[in-house]
Amino acid sequence: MSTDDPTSSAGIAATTPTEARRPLTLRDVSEASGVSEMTVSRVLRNRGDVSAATRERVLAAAKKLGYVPNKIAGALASSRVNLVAVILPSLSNMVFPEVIDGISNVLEDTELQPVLGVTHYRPEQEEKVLYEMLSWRPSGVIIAGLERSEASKAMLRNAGIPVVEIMDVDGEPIDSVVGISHRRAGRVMAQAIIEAGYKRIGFLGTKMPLDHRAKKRLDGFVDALEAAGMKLADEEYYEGGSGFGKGREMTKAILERSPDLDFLYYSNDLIGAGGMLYCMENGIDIPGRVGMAGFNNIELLDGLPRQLATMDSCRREIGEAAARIIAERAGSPALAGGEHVVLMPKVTMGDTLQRQ
Amino acid sequence: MSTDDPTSSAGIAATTPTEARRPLTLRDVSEASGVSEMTVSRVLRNRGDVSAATRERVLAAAKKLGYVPNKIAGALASSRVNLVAVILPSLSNMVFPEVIDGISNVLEDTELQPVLGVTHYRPEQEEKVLYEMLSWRPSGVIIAGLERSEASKAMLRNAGIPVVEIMDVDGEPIDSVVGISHRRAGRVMAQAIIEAGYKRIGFLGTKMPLDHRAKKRLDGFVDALEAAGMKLADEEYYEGGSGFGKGREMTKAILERSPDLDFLYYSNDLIGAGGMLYCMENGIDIPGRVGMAGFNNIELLDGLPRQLATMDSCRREIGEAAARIIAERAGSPALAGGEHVVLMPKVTMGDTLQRQ
DNA sequence: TTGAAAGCGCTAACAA
DNA sequence: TTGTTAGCGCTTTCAA
Repeated sequence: MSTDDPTSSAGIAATTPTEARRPLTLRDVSEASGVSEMTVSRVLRNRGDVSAATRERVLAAAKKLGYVPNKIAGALASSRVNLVAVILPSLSNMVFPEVIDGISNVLEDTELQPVLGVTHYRPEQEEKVLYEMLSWRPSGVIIAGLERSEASKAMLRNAGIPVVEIMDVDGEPIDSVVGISHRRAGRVMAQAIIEAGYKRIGFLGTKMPLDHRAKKRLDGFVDALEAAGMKLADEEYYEGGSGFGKGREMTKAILERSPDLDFLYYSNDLIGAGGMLYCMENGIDIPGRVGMAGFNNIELLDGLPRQLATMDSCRREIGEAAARIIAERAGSPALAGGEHVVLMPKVTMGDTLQRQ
Repeated sequence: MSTDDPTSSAGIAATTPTEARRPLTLRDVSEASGVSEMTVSRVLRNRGDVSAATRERVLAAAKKLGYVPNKIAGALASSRVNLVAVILPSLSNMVFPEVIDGISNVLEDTELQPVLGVTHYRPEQEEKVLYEMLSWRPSGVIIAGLERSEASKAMLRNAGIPVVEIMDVDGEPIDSVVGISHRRAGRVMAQAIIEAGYKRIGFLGTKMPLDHRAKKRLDGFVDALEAAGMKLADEEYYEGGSGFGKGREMTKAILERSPDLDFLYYSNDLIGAGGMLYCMENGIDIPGRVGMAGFNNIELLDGLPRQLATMDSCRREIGEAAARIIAERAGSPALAGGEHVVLMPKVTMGDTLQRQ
């Protein structure tokens, strides 16, 4: 916060919260300081040359009154809005909060501010949120995934602002894209599993048909199995939120149905952790009797009895890279778009993916 | 989404993303439909009487052009902004995402939209975020905690909009408040532990001096112990993010230092889970040799080898109640404020808080 | 270094 | 049912 920021120290008027007063305007500060509105505006924005004396007077008056500028009016007049729309499918699975952290970290050093919208993996909801956010004329959009309705695509193309699609790179981006290939993630994991000598592999994942990235991982996984003349030995799907309990139930179910499985590939670390706990409790040796792997590399889970094999989804890096692209282009709108950033995480073998 | 929403179906112009075009205005739609700007405005907002024929023409034109209204101008003209500022300390610990979910659930049925700001538990950051958000003149503020800088308090008081402070009720709210008493939470948990017959109780928690709620829980806990003529037998503090690994390390440390402890009170479920895993691996019987309890009632953890004793922090309910207060008052600004909603969660005994 | 005038894109209020 | 006028609070542009 700059030292000119009227909030930076105490002394703001502690007006009693009587009936809703008219919000203060530049004019009020102008009158209180005996300086034109224009000059007050200049002081408050650190723009143009203002004498030190005037500056002091204005700042004092603003702070005394407790003036908070009206960005709505400012944005309308300047047609500049320092907001970046961030549109994500969910906050509940520990992956997107980290993306947001990455974004905030980068934007904190700029004038830009992230504004969050959540779609719950529903295209109609995405359309609605997008429409809502674009109507505030943000300086850029960061949005998860590449699959969306035609209407959403059209809005993004027509918005005339930088758009960064994140998480996934398997598809046609509208403008810029930052992420990993989920097909590759599935493929590479399958290869590591095959190489370790596992033969009868089961998959446990979400039923959610709208989680395109989970689907792509599975597709890549199956492709790699087929390339090695193998196929999935069994599958188990769930609905609703991920958690240890889900992982347990599913693991129990699949192992009872297919006791000869020697590897379990989970669509995320959380259900993988549940499966690990189930196996350990039931004396099923990991990774000897069954190996297992998840996806995401959730830090919170460091400290499970075994370290789960996984692959990093590069959440923070993705957020940071996306924010950097927006920040650069917001600074000089002339810049061409279409940046493609493809991250290449490796398999973390952990303790659960190795033939003993 | 109403059927009048111009985004609701395909057919939006898929203009090629040439150089940044001038964003469309009401005037463009007015010209394209041969109807006055004012009437176009009325159609798009479903306000006032408009003939079905005109309505059709306008909607068709808007959709064909791909018009997205400019809320900035709308807000300035109407001095109504359908935004609710939601200011939270963090997204990384699984508690606040659920609060946000609760808020969104309720606001989805209204015109209001949540806008998120994150403070990382830093008062200066809170001040900055608050200033930034208030400068958009939102319809209300939902903000975590009761402790904040004088400047922040002054801004909230002077904003002239409903303010709901959430999570905690131990203190003086500015306007409305929704939460639980963290003092009571600590006290009630201590009483349950004492009643179960545990005598030598250790505390494991965050060092973070700015997490007032964690501090209050500990205070209440210690108070209840003292009332029973007891005191904390040992304490262990950590810094940085919570995770199983932290819980393990701390548990190891405190039990090696004080092997005679018979109960471990963790400041949250995540480190509690880590402690549980540590004890089970090291043949420390739970709850016979040591009992344990956490805080928050994190759903994800259902499926641990033992169900951890805990107390619900009512995250979703708090979000919902807060949003409801804002929604009501935004609807009829004349309504008085100062609602106090105090939730009273009970101890969940689980498997880790009972003398065998 | 400061000020005055015009207008950003929309909506409230009123008129037709 | 539709249109006209004025102006929301600020910034841009130009003049002093």
